[in-house]
Amino acid sequence: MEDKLYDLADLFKVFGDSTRVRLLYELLSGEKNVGDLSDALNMNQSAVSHQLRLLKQSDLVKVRRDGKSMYYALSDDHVESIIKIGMEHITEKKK
Amino acid sequence: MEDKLYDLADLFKVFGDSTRVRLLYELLSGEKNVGDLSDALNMNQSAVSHQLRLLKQSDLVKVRRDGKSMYYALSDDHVESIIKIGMEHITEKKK
DNA sequence: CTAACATATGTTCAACTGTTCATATGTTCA
DNA sequence: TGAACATATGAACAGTTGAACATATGTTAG
Repeated sequence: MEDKLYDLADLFKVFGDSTRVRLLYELLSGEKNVGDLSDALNMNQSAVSHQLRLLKQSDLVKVRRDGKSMYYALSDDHVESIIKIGMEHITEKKK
Repeated sequence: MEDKLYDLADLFKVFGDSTRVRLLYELLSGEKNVGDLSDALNMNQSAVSHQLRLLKQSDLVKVRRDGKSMYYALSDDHVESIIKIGMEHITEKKK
């Protein structure tokens, strides 16, 4: 169990960065390629690509190639659940 | 919405550290004072106290004083939900 | 084959973070 | 009141991290 708690912290570390959270949020509305995501976040391609790699390593997103482009998508619905509960916490906090 | 995503990242940042996750996990079984928590994690009192403060600032825990001791407890059940879903993700990942 | 495009990777550096040590604050009891 | 205890706070230092820049890899069209 102790071990799992370390893995858990590592997972949340991935959610604990605004760039990555914004990427995940963008992907909630469906798969997008790197260029689309760079534009959406108004960040350079390299920064986005680096962060997507971390999301991939944590199995939060999956990728497929289509021609020259790489399309990223959420890999399962845990992402949506986690974001949703997090949002609830933030909202209730403000009351 | 954009704003909320930054707050969300800040929330997950708090979960993204093994010391804090272990503290939250300890508190799942009920309120505990700082000494108990220091012993449980085998960390010095100061380190634990510093981390508890961050948990408090994010409204993840609440405190009450009883004599010389401060008893910490989870402030709501979002913590349990978030940990649970995170665990699911980790577990499924290993398949 | 090669030019143009899309994305990934390696490196560097400033900014941030967690722990430790020292000390301060607050509480109880004699 | 003051000693002993429990916890909080401040400062400093090492380790980590995200962004930027340069460059490499992979793909398509001509």
